[in-house]
This record gives sequence, C-alpha cells and structure tokens, in this order.
Amino acid sequence: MDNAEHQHFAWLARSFGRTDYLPLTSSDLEALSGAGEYVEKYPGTHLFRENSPATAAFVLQKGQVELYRTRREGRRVVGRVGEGAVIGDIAMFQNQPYISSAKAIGPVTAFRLERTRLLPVLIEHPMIAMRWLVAGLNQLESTQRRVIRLMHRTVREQVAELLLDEADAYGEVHLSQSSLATLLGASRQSVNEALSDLRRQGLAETGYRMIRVVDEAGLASIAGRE
Amino acid sequence: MDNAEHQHFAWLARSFGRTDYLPLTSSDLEALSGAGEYVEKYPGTHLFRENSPATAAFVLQKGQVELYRTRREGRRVVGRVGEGAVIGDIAMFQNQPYISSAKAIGPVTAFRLERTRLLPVLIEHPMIAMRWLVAGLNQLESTQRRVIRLMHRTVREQVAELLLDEADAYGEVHLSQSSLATLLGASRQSVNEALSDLRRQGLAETGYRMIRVVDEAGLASIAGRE
DNA sequence: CCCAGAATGTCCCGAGGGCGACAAGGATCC
DNA sequence: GGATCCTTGTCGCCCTCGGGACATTCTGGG
Repeated sequence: MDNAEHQHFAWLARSFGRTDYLPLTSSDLEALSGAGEYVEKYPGTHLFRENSPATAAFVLQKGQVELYRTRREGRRVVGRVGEGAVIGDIAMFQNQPYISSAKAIGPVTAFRLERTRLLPVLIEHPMIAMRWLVAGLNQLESTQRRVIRLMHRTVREQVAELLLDEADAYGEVHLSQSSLATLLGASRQSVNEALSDLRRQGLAETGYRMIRVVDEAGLASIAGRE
Repeated sequence: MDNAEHQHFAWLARSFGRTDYLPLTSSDLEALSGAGEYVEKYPGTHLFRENSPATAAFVLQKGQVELYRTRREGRRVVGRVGEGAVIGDIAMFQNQPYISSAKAIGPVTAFRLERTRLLPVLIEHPMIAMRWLVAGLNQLESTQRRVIRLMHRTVREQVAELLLDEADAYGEVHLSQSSLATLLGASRQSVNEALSDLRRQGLAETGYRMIRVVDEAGLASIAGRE
C-alpha cells in the first residue's frame, strides 16, 4: 500500500468510520479472559463476514483490520482499525448479523469474546459494562460531531482543514492534489482551485507533490476551527 | 403493581431497545424509576441547554423535542426526536456540558434521570447498563449509516425518503414545508421544488401543512431504497 | 540528455441548490 | 366580513462543484 492510499484510509476512518475505540483496559480483559480466547489470523483472512450471525466480538491485540461493506458491485471501506479496537460488538450485543466484514490486513492477534460466555461475565462485572457503555456513547458523540463539522462545508474549507491535519513537522504535506481530492471526495480541479486561492492569500505554497503550510492561523480560521 | 404503574414500566422497557433482548426484570425497572421522576415541559421550553453541566438524561415519554446547536449567529437543528428517545445521556455519562440544546416542540412529558442517582442503580443493575449500551451502539451504527446515505443525495431524494419515514397511517405527513426543509438542512424553496416535482409525477399530493403519500413504491424508488 | 508519463494550473459548461422577492391561497381573530 | 399572519408556489440570480479539455511543468528511466 503506498503512502497516499494509507492516508486515504486514515482519513476515511477519521471521517466516517469508527476510529479506534478502546473501551477495555487490560485488567478488564483479565476479568473477561474466561469469556473467550486468543485467535490468530493470517493476512487476508476474515474475522467475520457481513450477514453471518454475530456470535462474538473481537478485541484487536496486534495488527490491523479493515472493515468494509459489500454493496451491489463493489465494496465500500468503512474504516480501518488497529490495536485495542473492539469490533463486532454492536451486532453481537444486538444478536443480529454482522453489519460489515472484517478482514485482517497483516497478521492479526485478537481476543475473541463469545456472546454466550460474555454476557454472564458482564453482569458480574457491571463496571466493565459501564465503561463499555461510556466508550460507546463517547464514540457516538464524536461521530455526530464529525457529521456536523463535515456537512455543508466548501472544498476550500475542507482543504484548509486537511492541510492542518496532514502537515508534518516542517508544515509540509506530501500528497498529490489528486490524492487530496480523493481524500476529500472532491474533484482534482476543485482542490486545485482551492489551493490556488489559499496560495493567493499567502496561506500556503504549492509545489510538485507538496504543499507547504505558511500561515497556520489563517488556515485554521478558514477551516472554521474556533 | 397497578395498571398505570405497569404501563409505566412497559414504556420504560420499550424505550431502551428491543424488548426481546435481555429482558429487564421488574426490579430493574423499579430501580430505574427510582433514579428520577417525571417532568412536564411546555412548548418552547428547554429540557436542557448546551454548555450547561449535564446533570441528567431524559427519556421522552410524550411529545417531540428538537435538538439544536447554536453557532455564531445562527442555530443548526441537529435532529428531532420523539417518544422513547433518550437524550442528554452522552454528556451526562461523560460528566461534561451538554453538546446541544433540547427544546420541547409541543407539550412534552419526560422521565428525568439524575446522574448522581442513576450511576449507583446501574452498578447494581448491570442489565440496564447493558441495554443502554446496546441502544447507544445501535444509534452509533445508524448515525454512520445515515451519514453515508445522506451524502451526495439530491433534495428530491431526501424529501422522498423523509415522506416515507414521517407518513402516518393514512399516508399523510403533517408538517409545513419549512419544517421539512429544516429537518433536511435544505431551503424551503428547494423542498417546495422537490415536492412540486413529486406532485407532477403523481407520487404525492400537497396541501396546507400536509403532504399525502400517493405512490409509496414510486417514492421508495426515488429515495433509493433497494 | 531526452522523452514519456505524471502532476499542476486554467477555462468553460451545466447541474444542483441557497437566497431574495413576490404573488396567491389558507387560517385565525376581531 | 375584513385585517393580518402564515404557508405555498414560482422566478431569477448567483455560487459551488464535478467533469471535460488542454497547455504547461516536473520527474525519472533509458
């Protein structure tokens, strides 16, 4: 996977997917250890597939997992999560089929929590259930906040925000404008237009496969960060 | 337990998710009802306001509530919820200020759950925490689904979908076009345009503060429901 | 050094939709 | 019934953005 692609997934995950959401501490896992066991997954294999009955949730210990949903002629990547993330819990708690598929990207070690064994343990350890609840609601809130932030924003505003997010220590973003456009779900032309505009205002400089942040505060004000 | 009390508990049970999942015992429900009390709100009054400390969550029993956030010069409606909805719980659990304001649209009856009284009850009754968790995760999932569905959809498609969602038993939607527009985050004019279009195609009829669904299947196909 | 392919910078067109304006059709209260 | 307010139905203007087209510039491999 090249760099741009990686950034794309990161952006996707930040924007719409579940960012790594870590409801469980290691002491929790110890208490839960009776409710499941570790499983190893080879790259490319599935932890679970959409529409199959959700009998277990997984806590990722090592490696990355891609979450995607298959739609008529095409899959849609919902997110990519790493160590500590809990996946499959929504479907499992509801006792309904998995909503998305989870595929190991590299070698993955995960702790598999079986529904039938987990529920009694949670009832015995209400603090864990409480923490899970708070983490879940927390996630819900940040998703809603993101939705509000993302809606009704011009390409210019989105570009400004993305530049601030992606800039390295030197204030440089090493991405082609096409990649930027893909990240934002916008056209290359519109992104170029926005960049030209920012350049004219002296907020950024553009180069070959590189954009430099010149005026961070200026960009922040355009991005609508209060 | 008298009849009114029984209905009260049944309603509480309905509010917290699917009733066929982890059924609450009557002692759970009794405990929950001991953590708060009913409040009545007149139209236009607030259940809570953004940025004020979140000391309580509310479970709506009757009436509708509008959730909105105030931004510099202007409010943005985040959503409208009705019977059974739980609001303010995210902020309450996190012990942070409310994220949005909640205003009663009509007369509202709600059950107010106070944080300090609720937490001990949840620890003691993990089943309730579990149900709450499921409801929260469920909402998280549907929010994300909605975001993906809503993006890049025309006002016409959104209107078609909203009509299907809001229609009553007679296929009528009793909302002004301004209200529809607010719900969709669109302008009144665009909504009117979309409705005119649907009317011309014989899919819906419009009246004063009323829209009637004529061809449900036709609307569904426009809304992109597969 | 040269050249093909990639990336950037612009223009233009058209669709979608926000917004102001205004007429016409209910609703409500005196 | 009349005055007033709210709602609906339409126009026209303008902005944003996607997509096609094309010139220009940069990079890397032979």
